[in-house]
Amino acid sequence: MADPPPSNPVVTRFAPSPTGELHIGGARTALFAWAYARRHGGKFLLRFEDTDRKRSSKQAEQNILRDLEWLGLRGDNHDSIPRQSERLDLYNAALDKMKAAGRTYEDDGAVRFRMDKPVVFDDEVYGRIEVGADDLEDFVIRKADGFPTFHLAVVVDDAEMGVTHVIRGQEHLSNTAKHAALYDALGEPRPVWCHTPSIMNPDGSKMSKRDKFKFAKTLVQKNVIGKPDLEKSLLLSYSSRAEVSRTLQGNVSELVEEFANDLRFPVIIADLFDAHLPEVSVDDFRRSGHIVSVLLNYLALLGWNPGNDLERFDLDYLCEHFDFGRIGKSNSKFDRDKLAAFSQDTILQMPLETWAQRVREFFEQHHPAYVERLGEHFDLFAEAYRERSKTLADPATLGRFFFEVPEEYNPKAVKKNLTKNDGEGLANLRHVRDTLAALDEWSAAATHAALDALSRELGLKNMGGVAQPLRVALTGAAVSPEIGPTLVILGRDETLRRIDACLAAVSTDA
RNA sequence: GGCCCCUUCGUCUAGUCUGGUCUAGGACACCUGGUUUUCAUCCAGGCAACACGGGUUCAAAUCCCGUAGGGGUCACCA
Repeated sequence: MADPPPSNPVVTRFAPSPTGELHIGGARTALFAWAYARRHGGKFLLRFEDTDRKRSSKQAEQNILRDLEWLGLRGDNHDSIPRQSERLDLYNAALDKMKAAGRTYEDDGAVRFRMDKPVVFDDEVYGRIEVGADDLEDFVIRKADGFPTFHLAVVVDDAEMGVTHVIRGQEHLSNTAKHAALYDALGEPRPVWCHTPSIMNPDGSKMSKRDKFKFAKTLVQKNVIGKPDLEKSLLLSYSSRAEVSRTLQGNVSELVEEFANDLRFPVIIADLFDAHLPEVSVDDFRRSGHIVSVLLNYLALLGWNPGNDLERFDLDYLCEHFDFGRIGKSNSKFDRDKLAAFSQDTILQMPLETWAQRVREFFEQHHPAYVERLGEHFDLFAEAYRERSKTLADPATLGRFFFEVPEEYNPKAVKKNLTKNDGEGLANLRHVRDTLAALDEWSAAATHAALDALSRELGLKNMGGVAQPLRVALTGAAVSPEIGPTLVILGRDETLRRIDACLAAVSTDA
């Protein structure tokens, strides 16, 4: 079942074109190439395919490298990564060779390669592929601008760099016949090809950065259009932030259409609605607080499996067991719920100090003000949210009330916990205030014990009768971590202030 | 549209090559019950699939043919 061990030293590569962010699918391809090289004691090389001069940028190169670094997939040629734009001599030499053999011809300033024979090649996951001569067309290998096309460049580079195993996305499967013909024409040995299935959205569409626009657009259409006040404030907000004043004259529908390609659009909209954009690039996942080891684990399992029921494994395990034979053939849908479950599981297994440290690092980067506000209680805060978090960012969103005074109180929560039964909850909340104000020691244990005692004193069946009204006062809703730690993190002064504010704002007849 | 590829629970998948051990296993999601001061965690249980139609065979999720659905590709993009 396992692949036969390769006889030559293995050389794999990851060759992105620096035209944008590293896509999550690209990350998985890189992971597989990296793991295969590690498994066989070979090399994993990087290369930038920047023959599209208009779309390539050094900034994109840097970003891709940063993301690869974050994933822990460092190329063995990290210090001198070749760029195709700097190797024109190589392609020209190959061109000359094929020209001399009569395999090429000029066409409108470009050079085409003659495809005249049927091609058969083998793929490690899709098996033998045969393409008849009728289905093959001559294709351009050098563009009029003198640059090689992707087809020529990959083949020449992979041959020159000694790449033995070409691992890449399935969208290249139909290009492979061309590449095989080129290898043959150049007299170079063909590599082993391994095409991996694609990663799709839950609805079966391709995961792409367009998803963010779609998401933002839907958000606006659902929540704003038809509501004049919201339309106006969105136009104002968008135009001021994006510095596009003329949108003020348009309407929201036009805005959506007009800025469908403005990268800032989804970000601004998501910000406005406090919504979470769908992640599609590695950078997106990092920003939303995903733990890299979990992401890698999930990614590996999307399309590959060890052949048993094991799902949770680390990179060492992957390097020890990864093989082409266990890569599936069909596309898979990216299941955020399962990723979240993996994450939560991992967070639960982490030593508390590790979790606190990771959250601190994430917060220092994304929420420095929160770190300052939390001060000495940071670890307690992290601990309070450990069982409730699926990402490093969750404590910030779930625990927002620690940093922002509730502006309004959830009506349902108010009714259920405060005003119901002639304001029983409100009455209890007054007792809570007195009890907490009189407390000598402000600790999780002491506050908990005091509230517990109070609930019994009041003849309540459990602590809920005092804890829930208190939660509404502190958070505006009825959800928080355990009440003891919550009080300590918030502090006595702030706690009493919020209780007073709540008592003032909510009355029985409200 | 031509060509290529794919098709097991809602989702990721094991099982397919080497047909019987599969009344199809696991995980996520979902549902029910229990623990619990809320949320979450945790515990117990449950629902749920071989795309369809023909063959071959004593026997088919597994082999063959066809149909349907999905994806890719058909650029002087990669």
